[in-house]
Amino acid sequence: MPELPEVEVVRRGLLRWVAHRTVADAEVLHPRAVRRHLAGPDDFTHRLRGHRMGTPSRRGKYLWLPLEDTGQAVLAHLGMSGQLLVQPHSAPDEKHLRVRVRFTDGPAGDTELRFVDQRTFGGLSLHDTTPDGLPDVIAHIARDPLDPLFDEDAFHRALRRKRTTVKRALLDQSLISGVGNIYADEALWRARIHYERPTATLTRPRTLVLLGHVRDVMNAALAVGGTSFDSLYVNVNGESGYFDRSLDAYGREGLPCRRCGTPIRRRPWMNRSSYYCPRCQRAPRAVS
DNA sequence: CAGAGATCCTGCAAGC
DNA sequence: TGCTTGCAGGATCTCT
Repeated sequence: MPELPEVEVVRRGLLRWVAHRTVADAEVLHPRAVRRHLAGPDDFTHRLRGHRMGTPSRRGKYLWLPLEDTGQAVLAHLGMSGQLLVQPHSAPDEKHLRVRVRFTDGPAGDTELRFVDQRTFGGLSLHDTTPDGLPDVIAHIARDPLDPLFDEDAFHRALRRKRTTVKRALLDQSLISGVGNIYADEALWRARIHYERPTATLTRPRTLVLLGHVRDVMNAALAVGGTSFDSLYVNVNGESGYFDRSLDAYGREGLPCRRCGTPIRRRPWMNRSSYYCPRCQRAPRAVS
């Protein structure tokens, strides 16, 4: 499940293999993959044709490739199971191939870009960019914690203002972007904070410590090329990450906490799961 | 208006 | 064996 580190690995792959190449042709094999491009698949492919890709950028889990001389950018979100693969033309189509982009030239002239997505939560679309280069439809996405301009004070003030719980806040992309279910559980475990702690109870030092752990766990994942829990995720060249081997909480139900040995618990939460150590991460009040 | 919950989608695994 | 059910979950929509 791609979160910020995985998306960043993909961005670096695009920088190496796709940036500065000119689109010869694009092909949409499943309309749902471009559903956020409201003008439809034909408009999507038509607008790509003949334009050169610029340098890829990322905010949180979104990444985009500027289309030179158009004022627009190709926006990508991998959703749950999306992959951007650079493949030789000769490679057989993947089972869940949704979009193919061919190029006229470039450093890897015998390759094409493929968007592959089993569960079709992800997709590609074209959008106007704001003066700072951001696609207009993601203006509401907050900066991510690896962004040098991320505002820690503003984040903490927002937490104090909210009447919600800390994990919900970590997953709220308008407060802090790039954090998904896996790294939220990992950062909370490292910070010894229960996922249902009300955000209004966090002191400023506690918020800063939590942010530090969010960054640490993301940087650790980045260092090994992203994580892959269910093998659906691979990076832009098809390599899996290895970070899943060093997860401390997520997916470890019943296994001993690496700090205190208490079995890790899994609790249903927002149609998904939260993993935590019941001893290290004490519940606030009546929550079990 | 903020916050909580439902929903989309597919493949795999578990259980009967 | 073959069916049903549950689970994975980011972003968006709907409801309270």
